[in-house]
Amino acid sequence: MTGTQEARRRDSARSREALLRAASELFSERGFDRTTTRDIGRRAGVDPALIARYFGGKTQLYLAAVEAERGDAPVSDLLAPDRLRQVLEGAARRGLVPILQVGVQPLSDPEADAAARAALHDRLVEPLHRRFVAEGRAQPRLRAEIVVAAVIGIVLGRSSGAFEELGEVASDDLAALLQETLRGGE
Amino acid sequence: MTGTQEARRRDSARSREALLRAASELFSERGFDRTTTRDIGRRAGVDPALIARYFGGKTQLYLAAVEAERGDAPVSDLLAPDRLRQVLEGAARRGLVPILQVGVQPLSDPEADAAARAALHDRLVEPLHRRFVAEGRAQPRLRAEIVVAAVIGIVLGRSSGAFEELGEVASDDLAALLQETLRGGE
DNA sequence: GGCTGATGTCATCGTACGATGACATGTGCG
DNA sequence: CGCACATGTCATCGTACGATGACATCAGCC
Repeated sequence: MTGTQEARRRDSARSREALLRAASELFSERGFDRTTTRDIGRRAGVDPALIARYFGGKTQLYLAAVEAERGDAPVSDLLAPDRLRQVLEGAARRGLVPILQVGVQPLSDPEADAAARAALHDRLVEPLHRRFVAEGRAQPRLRAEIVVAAVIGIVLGRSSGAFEELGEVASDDLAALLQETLRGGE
Repeated sequence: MTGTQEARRRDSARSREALLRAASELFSERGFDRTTTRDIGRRAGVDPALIARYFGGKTQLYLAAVEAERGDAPVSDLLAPDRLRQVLEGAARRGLVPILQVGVQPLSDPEADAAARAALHDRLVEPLHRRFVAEGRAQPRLRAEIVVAAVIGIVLGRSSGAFEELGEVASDDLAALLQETLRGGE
């Protein structure tokens, strides 16, 4: 090694991270299918061929992106005090959106689809399910899935451009309004 | 003409309708991008080249499908007594789902995207908006968009296969539960 | 019955994509 | 320095797609 982390002209770790970041962003913005490896390479400032070298392929890069997201976010359920606002705010944040997208349409790649489903379940459905069970509500799993699906609709709707006001409203205001609208879930 | 509507061995109207029906189904099941003209032709039992002849191309076929749906369904808002159940039940029905999909991600084709957005607005958002205005609620448009986006999440979530119970529950039960969950919108 | 347009079939084009491998260049070590 | 490997670049392959046009076949009219 050359000492520590000085910017080398050739740095595989740097390239890998740039690809992972660009991929997370693009998967968020356009979904798995519409994101091309050439796009990822362009945004990362890295040759797309390196995707194959460092990850194995587009699918494995997607898996790495989902896995990365899986690691760092909190696991409180969606109806916890500040969690809703947090999710809305962080929607732009890379990582979460690709997981949400699978709630609305299966991915074309079976492996990527399975990973995204698992993440959706672990990260969003299950925590809420546990809350409903603890509260002794009827049909806790179904209720949890309903809330998650609804929130997915909202989050993706915000960035779809299909709604006039939903895309513009501040996350805080929306979170408050949503808490109110979903109060049947409490 | 040969008299009236006897099934001729060659019948352009018949082929046209078969293509339109198959297209509506496939656009519902897989969305615009993942539906190929070859798939449409195969399901319709018609050569895909006829899509170009009768509609102009895949995009125009999509527009025709959206337009067809636009004509025949009722325009009551989503919170009207039986409307929610009706939408859930009719989700499998060809036509509506393609309109819902645009609420969650823009279509790759600009023309198709604009048409779907307009239909989404006219068919779902605007009626609900009118209701909220009549009820004198604050932020009527935003509230309408929230409810529509949430319902889109539910409907698409049901067919995504990503949720265990949401995909299985009967439309009536789900409609009832949803009315309850969304009661903040009333 | 033969002609003309409508309808259907087929081969093919151009493009975009993910993947791959050959090759070039930099980097660190002996 | 010079070798060996790590890293980066580039050309190209195979596949899938939407579109197009040439060709074949059928229907109705004179």
